[in-house]
Amino acid sequence: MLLRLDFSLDTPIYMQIRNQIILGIAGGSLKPGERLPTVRALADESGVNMMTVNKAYQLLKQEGYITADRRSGATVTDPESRGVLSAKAESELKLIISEAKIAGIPEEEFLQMCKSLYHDLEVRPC
Amino acid sequence: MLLRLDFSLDTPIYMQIRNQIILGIAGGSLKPGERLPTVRALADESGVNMMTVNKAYQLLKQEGYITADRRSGATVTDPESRGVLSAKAESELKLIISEAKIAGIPEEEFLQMCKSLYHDLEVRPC
DNA sequence: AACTTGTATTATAATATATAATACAAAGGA
DNA sequence: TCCTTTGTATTATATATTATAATACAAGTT
Repeated sequence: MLLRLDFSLDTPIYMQIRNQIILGIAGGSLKPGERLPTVRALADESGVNMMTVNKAYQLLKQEGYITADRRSGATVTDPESRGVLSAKAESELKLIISEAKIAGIPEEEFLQMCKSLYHDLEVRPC
Repeated sequence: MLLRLDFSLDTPIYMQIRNQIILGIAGGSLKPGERLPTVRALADESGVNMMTVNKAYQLLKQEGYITADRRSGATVTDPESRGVLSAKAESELKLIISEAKIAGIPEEEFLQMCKSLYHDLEVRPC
């Protein structure tokens, strides 16, 4: 699993790891039931501390994206299709929409942008 | 200006202030050219330090949402309608869409949610 | 028995966040 | 002119967050 970590960003490393795993799940490169790298392996290949990866896994586990225990390692959760966006994500979305509106992006254009992003989630050969 | 600050959140106070001002601008309760409260007044009425408000203003200024100097105070910028979303907002949007997709929210439903949020930005009597 | 797994613990360092007190430069009002 | 107000700067302090490091543990597999 190849992570692109940028230590110069204000986004903490463990959050960047968490985010990219979510992108991976949504894009299909990480499938439900699939085994994630061990915290040690991912830490080594990413050049970060084991506990930093663990912190990302803890967060993903708490949010329901993965399961992790000592016997089976970490695996992508089979989504139960809650069908609702988290309150946190919804308030973040509201803020982004505000920024878009102030930037002068009309509603239709924003929706089109969402459509494109939704489709571009799928993994493409690179 | 009434701010709702939650000190128990992981979002820093200055970021909460910045976010709510952006929501205010998008919603129309803060109009272009309108004067913002002074850093001291907003700090007093919100129960936070002057420099915390100043940090929010600095950020808003840097992002182009407001202008602020020693002579005219802080005022809402007349948007130049860049017409494009910031790179930061776009990557955040991509992440939220990923979360929505994993949660089993179909594309059409997500777009409808965006539509509603877009419209609900406008201030309503309360 | 040896190894791997996520997790826990303890320590340390660096950075971010928030407060506090004070001061400054530039503008406006009395 | 004097006083006030404005955002901003400076310095200090305290706390929280983030990241690393070195060990260790419990539960499973090989």
